[in-house]
Amino acid sequence: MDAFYASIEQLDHPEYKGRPVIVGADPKAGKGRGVVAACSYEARKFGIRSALPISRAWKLCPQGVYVRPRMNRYVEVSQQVMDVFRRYTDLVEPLSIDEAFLDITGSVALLGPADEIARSIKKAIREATGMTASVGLAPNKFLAKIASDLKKPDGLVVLQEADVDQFLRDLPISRLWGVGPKTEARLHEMGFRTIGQLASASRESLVRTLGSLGEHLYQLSHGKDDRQVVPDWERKSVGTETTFDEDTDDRDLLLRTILELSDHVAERLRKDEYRARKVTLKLRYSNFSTHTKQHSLDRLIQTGDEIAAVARQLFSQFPLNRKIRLIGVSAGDLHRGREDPEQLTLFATSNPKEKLGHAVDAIKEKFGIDSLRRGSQLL
DNA sequence: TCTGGGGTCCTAGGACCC
DNA sequence: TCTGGGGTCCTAGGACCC
Repeated sequence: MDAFYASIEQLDHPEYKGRPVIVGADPKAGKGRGVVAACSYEARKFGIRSALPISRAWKLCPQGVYVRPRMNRYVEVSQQVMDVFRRYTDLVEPLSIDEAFLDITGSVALLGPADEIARSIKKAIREATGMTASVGLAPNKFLAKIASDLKKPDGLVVLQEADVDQFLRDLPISRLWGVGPKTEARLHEMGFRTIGQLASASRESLVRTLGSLGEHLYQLSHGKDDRQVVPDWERKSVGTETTFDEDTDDRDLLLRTILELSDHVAERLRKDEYRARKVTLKLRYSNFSTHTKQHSLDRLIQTGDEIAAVARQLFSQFPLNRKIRLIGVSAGDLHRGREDPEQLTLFATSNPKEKLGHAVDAIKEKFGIDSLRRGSQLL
């Protein structure tokens, strides 16, 4: 989808159409913390981009429309789009909230040539949501992804097998999946700036210097990618984190925040019937150095109290000699209730705190998320 | 200039077991 | 007095993606 969050805001607020819309943190007149989550094409003319600090965005375009993300709404539209995709093939692999891979190999016999299917999908998305999408049609995932990015917005790029080498030759190596700022710098030092240049390197030399990443990049630079489109995969972790408005070393505030975050993680675990065996606590100090500590348990947990107990224990092992900018709690090594034989005994013992958790969820569902709150959150 | 929040995957060292 | 090789699990950090 094109400028997904910003497009939804323009759709829901017609008065925003044609204006620079910036979705992200509160700019607070240039003092805000956080970054741009998404921005409209009008905003991009001012040099605004995703992940730009919101304070920079404010300097570049103070007259812009600044809005907080409304994730619930974006998820709703995302569902509509994914539903459209599933009318064309069962093999839909969501890559993020606003993009997916579709394997339409088997759809051609039923629905006609691939490029006609692509056009039909774009039209169906526009009818279902009122928004535009960009499509890349290619022999594999990597090429389709690059092709889809090439002519945004409202683009359709069809890449035939025979044209792959020419298509890739002059693209910068940063287009390769797995090449971020660090790897790009290393590759530049090695003398590679374009995908074509990388493709002329020997496989052995790339593997020697970059390990398994080298093998991966060797394949991609030759347009090869045999990864399948996988419609359902198992989630590995659930986490949440928050950056404070001001760095803090207030232990009470930090401990209260740990409990809040733990409750939030627990709520999301319960929603999908997950239990976790690992808890990770993350701290970012005022100098932006980031550290994690994790603990694996010999049992599965699900409630906010259980998660918070482990997180507090981990917190006590951190030095508090600097102020803290960010704190995060995450649950990992997830097990889905029914699939795990151990769960039978857990259900049988029916942990009263788990029951309490479900009751809290039900009350919040019925009366709103602010209807029930821990006493410590009232401070 | 100041750097969010949600994730995945990879690497490397150490403990531990046989 | 000096200690192999194979394997698993755990932890911490880092790169990357959207």
